[in-house]
Amino acid sequence: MDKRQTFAKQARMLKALAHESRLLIVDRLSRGESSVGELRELVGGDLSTVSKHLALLRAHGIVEDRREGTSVYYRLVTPCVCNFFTCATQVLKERSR
Amino acid sequence: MDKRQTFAKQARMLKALAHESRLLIVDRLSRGESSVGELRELVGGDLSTVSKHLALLRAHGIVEDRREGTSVYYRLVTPCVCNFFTCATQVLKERSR
DNA sequence: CACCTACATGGCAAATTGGCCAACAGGGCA
DNA sequence: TGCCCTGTTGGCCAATTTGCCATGTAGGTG
Repeated sequence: MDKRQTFAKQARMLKALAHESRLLIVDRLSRGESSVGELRELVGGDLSTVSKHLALLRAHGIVEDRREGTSVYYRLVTPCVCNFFTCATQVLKERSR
Repeated sequence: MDKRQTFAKQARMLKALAHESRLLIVDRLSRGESSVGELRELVGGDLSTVSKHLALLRAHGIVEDRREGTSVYYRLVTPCVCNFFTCATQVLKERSR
């Protein structure tokens, strides 16, 4: 397997996560499903903007959605994505010393 | 501490890492110092492009540089950034199932 | 059916990013 | 001093990203 291609894949995923609103969303979803409306309250801004963040996360296989009545609920596909928070926190802590 | 601001910081760092060439560079540096020229051979492209990637990583506190003669050697400030590779690999693996 | 609620999508403008070339700068050496 | 060698910085352009508004769509209700 080409190392280069592996890094390309990883870069695409990191890019998908590398946004304040999307991190907020992932963090919230790590504690259970949420509807788009709920997530919108969390991150603020236009509903369509939140919807696009979710579409992007979905396109990268990070979240899945489920329709229930008129609402759409999102959840994490791979809960281990939260390990990124641990990594990031550690790096930021060590960096500041 | 504001959660939002923490995620903003983490997003900035993730963004700094979220590029194929920069991941290649970080991976290489995780195995020891390298000069800009060596890194250029690794990632290809223009030397100035590599230099800018390094400047970006430096600006985010991910790498440091050291001048020795006419060469400049780079190294990781926080080797724990490599944990990101573990996270990313795991997510990609789980996602593909 | 009409209408409302909850989202998704298209489209656009502003801001950011990425990569090349050209020009500049620091250190070593004849 | 003049000339390489090794990087860095500025400038420019193409491509991507972000967020808003307007419009479209799916499901529920009267």
